[in-house]
Amino acid sequence: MEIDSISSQIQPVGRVLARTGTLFLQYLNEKLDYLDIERSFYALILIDLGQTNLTQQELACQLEIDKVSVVRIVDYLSGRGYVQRIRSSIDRRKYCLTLTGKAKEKLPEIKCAIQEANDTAFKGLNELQRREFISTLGIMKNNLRKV
Amino acid sequence: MEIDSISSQIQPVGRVLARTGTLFLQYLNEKLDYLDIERSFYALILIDLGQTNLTQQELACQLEIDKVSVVRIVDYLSGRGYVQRIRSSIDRRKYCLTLTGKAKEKLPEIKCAIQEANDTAFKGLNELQRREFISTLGIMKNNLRKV
DNA sequence: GAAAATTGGTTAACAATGTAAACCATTTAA
DNA sequence: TTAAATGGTTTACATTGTTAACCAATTTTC
Repeated sequence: MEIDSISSQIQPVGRVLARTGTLFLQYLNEKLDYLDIERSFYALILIDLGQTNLTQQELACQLEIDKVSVVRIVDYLSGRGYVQRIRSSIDRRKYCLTLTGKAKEKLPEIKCAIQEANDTAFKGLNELQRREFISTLGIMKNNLRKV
Repeated sequence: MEIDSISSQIQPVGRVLARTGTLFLQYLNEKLDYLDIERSFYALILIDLGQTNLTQQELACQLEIDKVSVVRIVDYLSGRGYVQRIRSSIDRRKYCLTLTGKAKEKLPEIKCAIQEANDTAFKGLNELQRREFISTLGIMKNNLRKV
């Protein structure tokens, strides 16, 4: 195991983080395979939390992606009948994003799948270890945030 | 902070992992901005560790990516004079990947930059916390590995 | 109140990356 | 010696990030 331990000292943590994140998302996607959407699940949850008052700009901010990607996500979700763009009456440049009935129906299963995926990821770790991990991850994210 | 704590309970860990990993890699890339390559740094390290005996297939395995992506990486690195493909005399289907003098020159700086990026990411955390984190991350990766 | 600047959203274009399939040359197995 | 497997390449397509240009609506400034 010498070679492995040598390389692991040099290995950028970022690679392992990104890889583990990808594995997680693949796992979640497989769990939700039977749905007619296969991504942007978390966007649905944020839109739901937004109480029909979330704009694309705000969604971009919460997802930490740029507005072009949000256009794509909303196109995707509305194209499959999960989300509607509703013009704001106050500021007619904005859209208030709204879940359809179909989306609201599926939402509990989606949340449940996310919860299960989290549990799978954390299997074998106690509550303290989970908390520590999440906390450390948050610190790291902050450390790396651009100045 | 109620809303944030609600959403953080539901938020898939995978998203945060992937995002933090990306932030890390961006940070590293900026650090090495002055080089004439802007990615695949870790591949260089693995090729170096391979002692001119690593094939593309093995590199794929170590990087956990498929062989098509490795072709692209080796094309990229050899196109800029960092790596050479040398036919194996034993099995003439294989290439033994070899670093050029130029790559060997730059390697110490690259390793150093990775070390610094790791340190930045872990800033404010003590040795125990770092070890715990890496260990937990490894467990999670294993939990999510396909069956 | 009109021109200028800003904002929310869209579109187009390009690069990077993952994935799958077909392919060639070489090596191994039957 | 044919058949199967392996290492690598190419092509093609989808997703994602990034940048720039653009339109319409709103706000600022004079």
